[in-house]
Amino acid sequence: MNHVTETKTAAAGGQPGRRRATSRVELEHVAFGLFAEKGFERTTVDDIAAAAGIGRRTFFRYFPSKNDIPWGAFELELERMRVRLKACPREVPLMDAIRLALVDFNRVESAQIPWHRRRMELILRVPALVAHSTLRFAAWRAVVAEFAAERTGQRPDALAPQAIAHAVLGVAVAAYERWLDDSGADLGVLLDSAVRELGAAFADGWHSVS
Amino acid sequence: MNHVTETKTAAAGGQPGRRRATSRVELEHVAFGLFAEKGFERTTVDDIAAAAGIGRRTFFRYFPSKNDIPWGAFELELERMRVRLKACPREVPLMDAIRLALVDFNRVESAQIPWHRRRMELILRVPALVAHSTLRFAAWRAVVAEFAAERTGQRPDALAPQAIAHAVLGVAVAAYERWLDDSGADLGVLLDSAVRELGAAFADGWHSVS
DNA sequence: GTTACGATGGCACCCAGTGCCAGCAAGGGA
DNA sequence: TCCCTTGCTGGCACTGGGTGCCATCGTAAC
Repeated sequence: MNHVTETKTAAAGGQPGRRRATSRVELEHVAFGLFAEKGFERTTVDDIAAAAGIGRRTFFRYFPSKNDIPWGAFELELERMRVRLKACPREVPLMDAIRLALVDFNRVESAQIPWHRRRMELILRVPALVAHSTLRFAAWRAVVAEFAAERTGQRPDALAPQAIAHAVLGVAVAAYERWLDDSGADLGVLLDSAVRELGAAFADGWHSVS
Repeated sequence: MNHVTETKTAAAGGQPGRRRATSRVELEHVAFGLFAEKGFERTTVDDIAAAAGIGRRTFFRYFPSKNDIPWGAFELELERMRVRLKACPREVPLMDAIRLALVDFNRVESAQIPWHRRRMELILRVPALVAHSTLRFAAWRAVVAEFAAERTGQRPDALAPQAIAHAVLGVAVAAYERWLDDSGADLGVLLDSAVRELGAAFADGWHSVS
């Protein structure tokens, strides 16, 4: 669920054809500006293309849909999550491993926090993007399910791995929502607490955690 | 997440104006027929309207969007879930109460199972509907969060209730997905197991449940 | 140059969803 | 019987996302 700016394509590689007119990151910036100005829904793809000085048709060669703009290089980020999970020693219990990886994966440099906030505000507050997020998060769940499967000796599509993956994603989204509500909150703490609180809820009638 | 056919509007009440030309249920049936025939995406709203003998414009007075067709009277069903949770004695631990209510809420008469399968297959397998489901499920989560909030003495939008609600929804979806994969499976058992498995995962390193 | 390659962007089209509004089908008077 | 009110219908025009097609442009290599 964390994002960073993607690696810029080499300014002038030795490729034959015409050079790209812009980049994902640049379009992302242009678009975010417009979204801040008049909101996501009231910004059309034409607006974005015009502001970026490209054709509407070209826009769709950089992003498969308007809904994908806030996602940056999420697919690449995912690899970090996978690596982070794999790096966790087997002695660490499953849910602890996932919790730690989750917190780690969502660590953002403090300079990047405002940007990350705007990004996640879009993804988790604009209805069209909330809906779309489900499709993008599926890949994230797959990573968690794969890890849980490996740990429990089941197939990734078995019930337990899937249940765990779905649940952890849900918990993470809950934490993010609280984070967005609370301008001073620490995302890492919220994510950690959210997972712990769920565990505590299972543990018995109810003990609030920390 | 369960659905039943909604109560038909009185055939001919004493109302003044023109009578309704059709009903949600009827449109739902017509639409499901077309979906089965050529798939959700390749069925246009025009197709459905034509098949039902109404105007395209009229269709949108029965359903706010094409994506809402498979949802039947979900909003009303929700009330059942709320009542079911409230009926649970306070001695029953929180997560047990939720688990029991979840299973109960999703109990379907055996005659209705094939229909329910088709419905959920659409909702959980067609990308556009998977995305849309997030928006509809929000209301379901709110019911669970409200219950968890009441039980834990927190506000419904606090971290723990939200985390629990998100997690339970996730787990339920995981169970449904398994159910759809497995034509002979029992939905109730899967839902029950899914919640238990998650609890077990938290309980420690890993003990498979039953 | 010329050629090969890859990006661009215009155009036409499909489809979901919406505002507007004329018109239709009932019931209830007068 | 004639009207009036009420409420549903559905055509029309329009917006906006997304796609297929294709001519054109810019660049590197030969």
